[in-house]
Amino acid sequence: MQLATWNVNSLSVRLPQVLDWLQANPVDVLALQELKMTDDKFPAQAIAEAGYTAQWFGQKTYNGVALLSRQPVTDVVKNIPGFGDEMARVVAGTVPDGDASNAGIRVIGAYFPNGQAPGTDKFEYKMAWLKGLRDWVRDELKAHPKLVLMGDYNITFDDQDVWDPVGMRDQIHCTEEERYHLRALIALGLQDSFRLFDQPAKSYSWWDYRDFGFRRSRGLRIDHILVTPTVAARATACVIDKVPRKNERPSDHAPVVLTLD
DNA sequence: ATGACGGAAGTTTTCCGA
Repeated sequence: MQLATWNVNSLSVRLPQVLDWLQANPVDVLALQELKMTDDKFPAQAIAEAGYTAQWFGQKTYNGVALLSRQPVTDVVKNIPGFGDEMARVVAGTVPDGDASNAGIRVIGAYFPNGQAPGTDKFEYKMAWLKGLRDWVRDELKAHPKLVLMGDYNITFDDQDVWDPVGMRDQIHCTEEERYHLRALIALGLQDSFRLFDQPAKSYSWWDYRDFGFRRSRGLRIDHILVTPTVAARATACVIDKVPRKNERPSDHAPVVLTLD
């Protein structure tokens, strides 16, 4: 079983790349972020022809998330229950699992707020959103021992995830306030599946379009797959796939792929 | 210090992302 997450920065623009990627990487589940389209524009037919069911939750211009799955998912939730949100940022569903437990894997795909800069309204919204997410995930964990929380977190764990930790100290994606919320998710009983394995130095999932960020390995690791211990015990690999970042007109993010036994 | 690049809206320039 393989699960992946990818911020595509406009599904309209990136659809051909997503379809190519799925052909080369026939994962079981793919969470997409930044669809940047209303629901009526979602390319459900092309995705069905590629062999995937889909749940999507979009809006005009910004945000928007989807969950693609080879097997239909159940118990779909869009956005954080009880947290009033103007923006389409979360889609969750339960994926059938082949193990002996007979329970599915609860998968939450999320596009965390960017936050712009500390001290701004957008940063305050990010903080409130992170608290809302955590309260909800705490409840989800009670019901689902097998849970995967993946997406574009817009937060780095530590200096290892940052190409220029000195220059970016206390900057957005690297502040102590944001990292506190990330650690609070870990404290609920989740693990960063990427760090379960030895990884290359300068492992990033996003590179700025400007200034040859990708070519110069100037990036951030802000796309994460957090998993419960039951899932972690089955993990055999977690990798960032830089191949699509080398496409013409790439997304600024690369997919992250988790493989389970 | 600023803006670089890329996408959307939509029309000429602005907002936003990270």
